Amino acid sequence: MSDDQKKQLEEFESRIDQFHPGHSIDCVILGYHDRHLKILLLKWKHAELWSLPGGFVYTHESLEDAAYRVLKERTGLGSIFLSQFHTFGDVERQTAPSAPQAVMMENLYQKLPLKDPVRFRNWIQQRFITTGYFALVDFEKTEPRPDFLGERCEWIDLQQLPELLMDHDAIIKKALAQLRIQLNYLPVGLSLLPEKFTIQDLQKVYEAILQKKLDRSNFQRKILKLGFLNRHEKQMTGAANKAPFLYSFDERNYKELLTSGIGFSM
Amino acid sequence: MSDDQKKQLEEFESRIDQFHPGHSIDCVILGYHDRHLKILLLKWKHAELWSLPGGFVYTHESLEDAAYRVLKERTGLGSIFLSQFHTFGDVERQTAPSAPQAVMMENLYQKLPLKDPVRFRNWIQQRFITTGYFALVDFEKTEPRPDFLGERCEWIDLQQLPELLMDHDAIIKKALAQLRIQLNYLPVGLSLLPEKFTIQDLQKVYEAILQKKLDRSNFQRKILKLGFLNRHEKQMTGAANKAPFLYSFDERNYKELLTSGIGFSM
DNA sequence: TTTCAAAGTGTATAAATGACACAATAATGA
DNA sequence: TCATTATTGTGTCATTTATACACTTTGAAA
Repeated sequence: MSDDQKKQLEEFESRIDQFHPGHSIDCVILGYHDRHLKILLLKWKHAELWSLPGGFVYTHESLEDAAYRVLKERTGLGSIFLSQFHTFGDVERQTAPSAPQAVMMENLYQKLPLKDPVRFRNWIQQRFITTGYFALVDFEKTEPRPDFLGERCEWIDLQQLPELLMDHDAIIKKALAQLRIQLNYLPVGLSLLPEKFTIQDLQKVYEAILQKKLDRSNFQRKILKLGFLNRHEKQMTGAANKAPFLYSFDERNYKELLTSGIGFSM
Repeated sequence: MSDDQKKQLEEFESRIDQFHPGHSIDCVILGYHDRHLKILLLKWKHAELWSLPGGFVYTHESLEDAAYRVLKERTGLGSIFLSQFHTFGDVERQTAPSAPQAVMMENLYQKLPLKDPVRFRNWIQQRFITTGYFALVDFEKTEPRPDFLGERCEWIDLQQLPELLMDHDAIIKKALAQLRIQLNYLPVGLSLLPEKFTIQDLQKVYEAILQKKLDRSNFQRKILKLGFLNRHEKQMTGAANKAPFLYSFDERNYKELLTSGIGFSM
């Protein structure tokens, strides 16, 4: 366990009484790299088990602030596109993961250097209602950092998800469904890209989210017509062809659009 | 206080330890009557203060089941269209209602015939994160029934909301915004009407939700083309004109539509 | 100069939208 | 029977949007 993680655990244990009871946050953090949608997952120690980065809500902290905090802790990123999508409150969502999962979790808890194992147990094993947030982040800018339960924090291809803790697969599914809906009335996909990007990059993002091919020229027309992209100098690719233009996101025009309302569909 | 309410309070106090801590449910229950959208609100005792019907979640009960239970308790209705729309978790959402509101609440609590006032206080005055559900119900079929905090439970015109408890006005606003979005991809409005209704009724519902006039003949064409309305005998209105057809909702066709996906916009 | 992908433009078809007009249909009551 | 009335169905026209595809121009590199 790294020093950083020891500190996190210490902080956690010392503030365990300051958490809002029975409520957690789970973040579906999506990034885009290499033409694929990636999700930030946490690999558990001593087990081939992965989970969504999550956390708890302090008594004096709003739900949303808690989500931002978790995001910051896991990715180092500050202000980001973050959107609540659903609250999961089934009774069985954690009491009955698979039997092997229960064993893995048990193992992990036992190996933690805890000051007060009983109090830890009482906290971690209560029933949690969890609120899901999804965040779209610039892959390049993140510095994934595991929490004290994780061995490492990693970007995983959405198409190749490993075994996930509890109901985390269902949470991801719901997040994606919501994302697709939001895409129809908010040009959400932009937050997934670095500051400067090509139209083609953006199209690939849309295709990755919507899971279907889009027509290049129509896509370009539509997006540019919305008018919140600024064109910059070209990028010299070194390839034997015309270099694509770079664009960046014009937040001011975008906010005007938001107030006047967007009708948008692909 | 009625016998019924006394029973409810008794039940509540006896099971106060069985509630999931710090979490509540608030229901935005909408009905349609007299060409207006109505919302079911609870008037508090001894005060001109209204609130959304709400409740708490039992430890052994899912969030959704709790919402259904609250709905059943307030309206007598069983299976209904119910949809989670947001979870509200601001710190200040209840710690600082207006000063007068705090006094009103205090007054009410003191007048309750409680067995264990301290325990009641501890429960009711904690910080709650609340999950909002909206329900669309057939106005005619409901039998509103107040809980032990309410003097009466009543349908109020959405256009003329009274002073509301805490952040309940914001919760209602959010519910309506969500409803408008949902209307674009689910023919949600149907649940607001009695089993048999005229196309005109349905159009009025849409107009009430969307807050704008729709063209009669275009509306009719669109709705009928979707194919989940069954036409019945005419209704004799007693007026000196052709009677309108009655329609009912064909659940089977509707479910087929759901799986194949609906593209729908007004 | 050739080659290649990017970028821009054209455009034909189909579909949906919105705004109206108009005729046919029943129910009532004078 | 006939005038009155609101419902219902249909037509249509202008506009916009979606979808698919073709073709040209551009600019960087070999």
